[in-house]
Amino acid sequence: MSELTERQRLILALIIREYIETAQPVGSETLQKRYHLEASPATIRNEMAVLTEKGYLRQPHTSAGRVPTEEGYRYFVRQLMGHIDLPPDTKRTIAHQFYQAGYDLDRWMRLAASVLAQQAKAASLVTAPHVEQARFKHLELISTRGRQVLMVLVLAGGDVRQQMLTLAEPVSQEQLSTAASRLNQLLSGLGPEAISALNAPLDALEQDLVRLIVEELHHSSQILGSEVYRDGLTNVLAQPEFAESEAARRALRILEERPLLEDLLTRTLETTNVGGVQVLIGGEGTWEELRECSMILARYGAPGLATGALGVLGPIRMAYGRSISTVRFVAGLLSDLVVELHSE
Amino acid sequence: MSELTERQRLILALIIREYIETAQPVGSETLQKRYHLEASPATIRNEMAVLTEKGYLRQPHTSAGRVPTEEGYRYFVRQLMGHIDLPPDTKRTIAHQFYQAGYDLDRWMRLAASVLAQQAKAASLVTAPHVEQARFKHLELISTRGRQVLMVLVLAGGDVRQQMLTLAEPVSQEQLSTAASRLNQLLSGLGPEAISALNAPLDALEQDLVRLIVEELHHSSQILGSEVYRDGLTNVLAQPEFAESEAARRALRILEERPLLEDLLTRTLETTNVGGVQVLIGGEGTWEELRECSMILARYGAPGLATGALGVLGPIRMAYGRSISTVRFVAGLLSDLVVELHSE
DNA sequence: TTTAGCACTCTCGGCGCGAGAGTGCTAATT
DNA sequence: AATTAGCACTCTCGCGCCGAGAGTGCTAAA
Repeated sequence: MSELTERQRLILALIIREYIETAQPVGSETLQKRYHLEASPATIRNEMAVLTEKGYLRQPHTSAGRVPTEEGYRYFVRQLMGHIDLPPDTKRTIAHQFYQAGYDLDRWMRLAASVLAQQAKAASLVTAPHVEQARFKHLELISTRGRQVLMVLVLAGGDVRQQMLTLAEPVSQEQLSTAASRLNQLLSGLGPEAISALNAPLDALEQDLVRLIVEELHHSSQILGSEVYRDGLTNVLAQPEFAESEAARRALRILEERPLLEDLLTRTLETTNVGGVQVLIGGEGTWEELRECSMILARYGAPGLATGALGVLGPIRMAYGRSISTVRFVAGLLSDLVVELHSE
Repeated sequence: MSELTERQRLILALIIREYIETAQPVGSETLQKRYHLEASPATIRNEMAVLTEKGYLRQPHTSAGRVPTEEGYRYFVRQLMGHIDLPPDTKRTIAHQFYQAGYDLDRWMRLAASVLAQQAKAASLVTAPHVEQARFKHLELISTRGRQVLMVLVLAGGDVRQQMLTLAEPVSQEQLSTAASRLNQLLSGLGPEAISALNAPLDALEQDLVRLIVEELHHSSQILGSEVYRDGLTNVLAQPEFAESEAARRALRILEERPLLEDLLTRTLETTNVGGVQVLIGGEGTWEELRECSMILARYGAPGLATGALGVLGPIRMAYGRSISTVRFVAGLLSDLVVELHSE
């Protein structure tokens, strides 16, 4: 398959740009007028025919304008778009918002989801960072009533897990504190495997606790073990392609159903390293559920420490340039935060 | 305005029941056939005319069947529906699911949202319980790096708040532990006011910490300070009244926009005590945004300790019976949990 | 008070039609 | 050889029309 000429590339880019904006099939005359092209409508038509031939455009019906195919969008994203960056002042505004949120992870996550949704005018999702190798940092045991004990577990990176547990028999706060401080010394900095392998004399209470801790550490290493933040769901509904609710349902189901989302994220992002951005256009033949949607996904965080995922979901006719640059930028900010939180 | 006759009440109830099921205007003949009524269609028509006169029914157009008005739904909910309870085995199934979740608040909340959404076939929301008078229970300070310190604050009731803070100058873990244990003794069981009023010699570090703690306690006393759980958003889209996306957007915006939701919850529930259920039908003239929706809201928790809100959002044509009983039942379960967590 | 009968009203789906937009092809032009 | 003007052709979309069907309100009889 021969390459496209410069003019064909230009026309393809303009059609996509126009279509993304108007959601209407683009005709040769419109294009020429709107962008003051040198060539005449007839020439443009010829080029359009070529692009249609090559599979980058299609006609909704015989006598309508052209619409990009998924292949067309892919070509656009990969070859035509170039590396778009957000305008510096937009970046500054966003960064400022984040820095105002201090070190509150929850606020960062919410803010990230909100920024993504607003900038991309799409639905967004952000998963809290999860440690790849969860490591013990600190344990606290607080007696509440009789055999009920609140266990607060701090992981390396500042992640805090709490759990209420019921002991076999009542234990005084004093005993709890002793056990906690012993385990704090013993387990400091260790991962689940190291803890399991540990060979130290433990009493029954401590053994129980160690078992729970290992469990919790394992759980924390899963990608969706932690929370998922969403925003901008109604943005999706504003898109004309989701005007009838059935299409909209299918789209939003993707974000609502945890197992589906989990599968999607793990399979898409396992080959992506931090900083990389994945663009899924129309399900790519693999994901039946998002046949009418596109997703832009990225990993953030620090490899080996903690990583998370974030992205946006919108119609295939999505403002890829702006969305991709926003996703990349926000991923960068969150990565910085993660590094910050883990460095010591 | 005179009361309705028994037959009129029956007909109104049946029309509402039928309309809730089919979403179609109900005609006199259909009604008579479907429910094997004694009276003839003509009689039923006469009764319908009366009900229309009184404002409980209306006709979409001159020659269509009848549709309940909002007033009709209100009458139904207040006077006709009676006290419906979930079937015992449904209750058992639900309760079982909850008890399997142990004492993990997050799982309870998620589960509650999921159960509400599924049972009511509507969108649901659940706010985490917030303490009305947040009381200090335990403080932990963990040094991470230089001047960065992780503060873990446990409130009465087992609520855990964490916050990263940056000190003016580096402080050793030892000093931190000392400060923490001092404050733990000093502040145990106190609320924000009591802490502020406290008159004790404190060093600079301790003063800073106390200020943060008071701030955090205040924050925790706000209704939406804690997290909001949602589920079943796509259920709303499945309803025929939200077939065009514009209506659906308006509906889902209510759940997405925090300030709006906050306003709605506080104003609706401030007069509602725990156990009570509020039914908002079509915005009740006050809430422009949910003119096309109904909400069923309830408070749960233990007054004076911690309370939260939960509810469902659906079209005005909502299965009120089932929804209300589900909301009530789930609220009861969550109340039990809160009491459990707070008793000591 | 209830009911059968009946004329009337209004929606809804299908159909035809004309306007409009856009195409592909051909032949002329550069 | 590439470009372009001209033109016939195609297809959608909105509009109005019409007949079927459902449901009503009224009247008069039971």
